[in-house]
Amino acid sequence: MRSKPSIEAVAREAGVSIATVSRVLNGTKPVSAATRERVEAAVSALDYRVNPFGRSLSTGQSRILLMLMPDFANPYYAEIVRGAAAVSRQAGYTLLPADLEAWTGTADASLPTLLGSLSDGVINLVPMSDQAARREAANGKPWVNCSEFMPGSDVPYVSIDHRQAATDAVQYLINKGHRRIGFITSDERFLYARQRREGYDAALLRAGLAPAPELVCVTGDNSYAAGSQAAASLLAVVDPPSAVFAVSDTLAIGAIKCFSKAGRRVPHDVAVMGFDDVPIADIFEPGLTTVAQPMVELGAAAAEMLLALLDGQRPAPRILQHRLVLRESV
Amino acid sequence: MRSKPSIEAVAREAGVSIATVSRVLNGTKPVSAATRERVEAAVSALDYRVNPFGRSLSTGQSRILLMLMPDFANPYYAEIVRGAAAVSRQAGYTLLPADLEAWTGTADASLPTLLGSLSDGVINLVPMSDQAARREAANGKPWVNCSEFMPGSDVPYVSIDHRQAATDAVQYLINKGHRRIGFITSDERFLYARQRREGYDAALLRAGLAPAPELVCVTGDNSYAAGSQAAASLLAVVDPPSAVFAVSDTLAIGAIKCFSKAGRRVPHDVAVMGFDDVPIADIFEPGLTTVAQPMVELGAAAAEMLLALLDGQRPAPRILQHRLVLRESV
DNA sequence: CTGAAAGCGCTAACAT
DNA sequence: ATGTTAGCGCTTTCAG
Repeated sequence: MRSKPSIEAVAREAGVSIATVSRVLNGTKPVSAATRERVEAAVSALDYRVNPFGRSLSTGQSRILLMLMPDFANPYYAEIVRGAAAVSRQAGYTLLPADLEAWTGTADASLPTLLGSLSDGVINLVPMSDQAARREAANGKPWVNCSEFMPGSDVPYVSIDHRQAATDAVQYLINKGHRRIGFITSDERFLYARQRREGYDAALLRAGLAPAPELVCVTGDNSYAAGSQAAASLLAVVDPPSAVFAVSDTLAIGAIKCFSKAGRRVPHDVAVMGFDDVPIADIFEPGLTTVAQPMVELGAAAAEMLLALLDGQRPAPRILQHRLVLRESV
Repeated sequence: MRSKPSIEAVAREAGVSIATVSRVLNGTKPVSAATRERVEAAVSALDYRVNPFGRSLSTGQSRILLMLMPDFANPYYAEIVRGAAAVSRQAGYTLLPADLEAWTGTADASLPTLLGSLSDGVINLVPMSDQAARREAANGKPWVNCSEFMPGSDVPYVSIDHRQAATDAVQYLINKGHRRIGFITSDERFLYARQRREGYDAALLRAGLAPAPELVCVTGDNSYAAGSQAAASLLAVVDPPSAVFAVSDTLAIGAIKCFSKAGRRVPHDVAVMGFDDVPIADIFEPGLTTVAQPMVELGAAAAEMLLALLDGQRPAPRILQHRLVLRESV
């Protein structure tokens, strides 16, 4: 099999000009039924596929949307991708998720750069504290933030109200009678982490509970193992908490695992509240009480907003609703 | 801010020709220190990034590797991506994972087609039974199969020995004294599913156990919910199994959930064996006894083989080792 | 060591 | 309705 046929080969095969081939390929201009058929025959005879590089170089767009994600392994992100992919696709765009996990802390920023310039726009889920990183990643392209937005910036975003959600969660714990409430968080470079901490603090304050620094653990990531370690350290403080609020379900599940191994019954000895409501939250034993984020909707909204941006509009920020889902761990 | 600067703008700014700019960008040919500096200054002054479309159109390659995945949501695949991404990256390639889940059954095959022609090669994890789909996806590009290979084809692959692994798992159950062993599988379009079923059958046969069609459940997917439903149906047969072997950890965990809800203790009343050894397997209660696949290594090997292929070599198929990891569910 | 120029495959005026 | 042609941004001979 010889090398890939170009549009010219198709034109020759069909006995028409390349412009005509382009027209039937894209449906941009009317073409007589007869020629159309000849072209289509040639296309399939040659097994021709348009070369996206040629096309994009010419049109200036790729119809690819990039999604920058902090971590493929967290099921939370998989759901968001699903939502975003569906709306992108139906608008004729392809959503490309890229896991930046391997690239953080690396001097080599070529992935974001390459992909950034490959795409027509980007949906960002990773923390972008400094301006440099932000410009780097967006590369002048339209972009929107999802969950991680920049307060005060003019980049459109969609998120839940992390602060309020955390307050609601902790308030629920307080209403259940808890007074010593631990807090397990992942990485405070993330806005969600900072805002949920604020919500935690606010709920404590409102209830007249003294903040207890020894009860807050910053793990660095959202792995199960990190949750377990945090729980272990909470168990080690002099007056251990009777409840803990974790900023993700994975952390919460890791914590429960640790508590169980240590012989503490959940929720009897210690209550555990998660965040996200990923699929495993409903399956794990005990069922995890958690703050549900509308993950699919977040992804879908992000894609819609990006599409609007590409369309020249100025989409307004959106805050979606969270809700407490009560299961057995609290 | 004006539109993106091209290489020509850089050349003008630096007072050199575009060829020279290209040379310092790529280090292809020697350039005097003085001009190099001028060019570099121009590049950063203009915040220039090379346009990947122009470059790829010219070179005929993109340095992008595509990974075709059946389902982002299954943690199993996340681990494989991790392995493949690491080796791709260090070879100067970017790994792009694409979730085909949304596209299966769709007439629109544009995702695979677009991405296929965007990339220099593909790592395939989805079942490719028919030739058409296979050619479509590869689009004449080098490709390798990972886990899902095509027996008898000349496409390089890396996998474990699914059949043997399943036999080992079931044999272990048999050694534990089980005689009625259920089997929960996902989707028999997958080679892994067919081969693990063969292994299950073989182990039964060798032990002189009669095959019991009422004990095998084909769910269609690997969700927790599917595992639960399958378990429920197993509970409903006249002589329910004392052990069940599921082809994935997610299915196994779903099954355990169902058994627990039905008041059956695992492993006391019914033993459950999973497959994959994803992170949650170690955290779930009870800890899941499972067949561990070297997921990261599978991904890494797949990437290495693809790279070899791109290098003109003919990599030999590889079979990696599985191993039983014993926890509490059996 | 550097520049001029010929493409790479495609789209979109502009003709006809 | 169809063909001609000028780019899109880049790499790479080929000259010098």
